[in-house]
Amino acid sequence: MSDQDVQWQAAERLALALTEGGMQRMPARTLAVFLFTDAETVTMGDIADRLGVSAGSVSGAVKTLLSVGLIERLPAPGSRREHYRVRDDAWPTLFTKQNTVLRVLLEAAETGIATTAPGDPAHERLGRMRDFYQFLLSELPALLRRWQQERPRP
Amino acid sequence: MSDQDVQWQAAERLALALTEGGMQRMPARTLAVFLFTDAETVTMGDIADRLGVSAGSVSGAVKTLLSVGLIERLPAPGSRREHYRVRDDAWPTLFTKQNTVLRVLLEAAETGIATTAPGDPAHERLGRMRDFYQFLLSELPALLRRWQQERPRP
DNA sequence: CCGTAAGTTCAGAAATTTCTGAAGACAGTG
DNA sequence: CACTGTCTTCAGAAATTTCTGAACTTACGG
Repeated sequence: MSDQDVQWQAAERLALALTEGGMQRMPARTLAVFLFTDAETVTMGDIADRLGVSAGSVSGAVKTLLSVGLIERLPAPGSRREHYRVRDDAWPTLFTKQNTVLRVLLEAAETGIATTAPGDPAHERLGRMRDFYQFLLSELPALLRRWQQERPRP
Repeated sequence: MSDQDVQWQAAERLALALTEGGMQRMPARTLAVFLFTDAETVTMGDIADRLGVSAGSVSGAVKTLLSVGLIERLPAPGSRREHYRVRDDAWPTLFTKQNTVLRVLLEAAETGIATTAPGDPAHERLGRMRDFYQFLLSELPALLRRWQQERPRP
């Protein structure tokens, strides 16, 4: 099996993992193309060719990836095609996005705690849940800061 | 609006957040029932009543939650109905499960790195990705350990 | 200014996920 | 040991997500 095939398989697995992590299918596959392409930048046509999907699908996927800050449009110097590439801070960004899920969970727990009496089993149960997510949400920003310090932009 | 209504809304939001985080719909809704119920334990019938869904759906959801270690079956002392409850370590468990997604992403990046030459844009790009996930996966276990130390089982 | 390539949008087709309902298995109970 | 309530399983219905294709918009290039 050629390196090309192995790469493509890895890209597929990556897209699948992103999907399991909550990303929609087409944005995930598109991001995989961005990561594994040989070129510095990519056009929508490139993506459509690579994935064998319609231009419409690519347009939607690129829009999504732009909106969450994972890719950026390059200042295209008088070309007819728009060029895009993965942003340098894509991974910390993605990680942070996922933390908004944690925040919703925390808020749901807090609401439940506020509307139950101490001693109610739900009160205690949700208290444990809140403690955990409060801990996480307090620690994760420090983790990211540590990452950025240890890896000052090249 | 009654506290009951507010609680139920919170439970629904919780289920929705879990779904966005990758959990399937029925397991997520079922877990929400486990968390917000007044009782210490819950039977399948309780869940079906609460959610207004079929016994078949509940059976599948409970099976899923058991398999990932979020709930446990109680040693039922000669009863016809099985009783279940949320496990104490459900949240750390859930968090750890999600890390397996990170691990797949890391492996995909490593595969891509191994099959490209240094200097190839994909090589560099995937290198940055690998560094980030390697960092995360090395730090998160310590984070969980810290949690368990700071909160010794009550 | 046209002509044309590139990108956008969206209605509906296609695929997938999700849920139900009914049949069957199992275990407690009389 | 038969009866009954509980749980499991799974084929197919229902709902939702996902993708396409065609019409439309935009802007470069001649």
